[in-house]
Amino acid sequence: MKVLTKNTDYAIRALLALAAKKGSYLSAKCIATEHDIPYQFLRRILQEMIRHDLIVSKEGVQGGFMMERDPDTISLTQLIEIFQGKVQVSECMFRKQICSNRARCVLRHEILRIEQLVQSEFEKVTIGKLHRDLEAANQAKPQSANIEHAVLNP
Amino acid sequence: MKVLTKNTDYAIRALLALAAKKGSYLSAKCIATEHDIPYQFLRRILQEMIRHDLIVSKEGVQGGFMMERDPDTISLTQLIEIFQGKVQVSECMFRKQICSNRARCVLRHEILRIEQLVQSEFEKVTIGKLHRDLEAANQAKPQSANIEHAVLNP
DNA sequence: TAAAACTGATACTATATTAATACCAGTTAA
DNA sequence: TTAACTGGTATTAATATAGTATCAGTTTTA
Repeated sequence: MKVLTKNTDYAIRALLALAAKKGSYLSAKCIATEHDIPYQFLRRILQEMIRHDLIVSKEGVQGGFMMERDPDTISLTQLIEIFQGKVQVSECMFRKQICSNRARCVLRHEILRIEQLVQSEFEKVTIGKLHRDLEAANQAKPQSANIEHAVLNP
Repeated sequence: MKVLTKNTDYAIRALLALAAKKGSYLSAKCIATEHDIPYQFLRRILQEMIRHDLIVSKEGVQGGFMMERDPDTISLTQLIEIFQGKVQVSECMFRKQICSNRARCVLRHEILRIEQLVQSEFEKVTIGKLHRDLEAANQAKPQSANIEHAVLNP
């Protein structure tokens, strides 16, 4: 059971990169090479994020992508929803022809409860929070510059 | 993002059926037809559950499957782990060659926290609990006999 | 003692999702 | 005007999920 697919994973990395350079444009190529993300794959992810108004872009030389929004308004919930779809329990068990009164199903009831818990937890994890945590980790070991080496190999 | 796959879904239904007839053998065919689960698919699921000692079986005529264990010792966590694998955040982001010190990764840290929360919640949802909830629902509307019609269409 | 009702085991096919690649058109700065 | 960019989209590859088929062996029962 995978919580985050690569789509979401790469999206988070890219957003953290953009959060780190807030106010200036970063090209897809640059993000891809620095964070070891397949270039064309990343580009689709970036365009998807533009469509959802998470980032903006500028075409042409010196163009790229930029984060205009407050990174605290971008949560894991949103990213997961964009790249993995809304969290759903099981289509099968509650399919309409069997279950006309969905609310009463005992299992569904339990899972919805957990689902809401998870949602609210993911909601708390924003790009802003992750970015600050990253900064703090980098403070501790300032010789490392990029995300992987600063944080993942402190 | 699907929380339960059909494997897990069918496994839960089958276990609830077995819990309802505890002490006697129920054939795969019977469970399949009563709960609208593809027969051969169900059989594989039942065998998987035998391998994990969740149920026992008896071969031959009048054979079938039986629940010997206390249904309160079978949790959603276990079932999800068997049929969907251990809950994992993202292989990619934390792959070893990049991240030798996994514990320090900021995102991983957040997600592990949520993961543990989810695990503990799923742990609370046992077949025993679901079964009792089912019984209670059936008490309210005793004319319905099977799981779907008793609970899903009360 | 043979047929019918079962499970054990495994191979196979179909479908959906995820991951990744390739290409072409258009934009912008130097 | 060309090189460095994004926009958009088509295509392929890999993997996971879902479902089917088959054959061998066991047990009850008539």
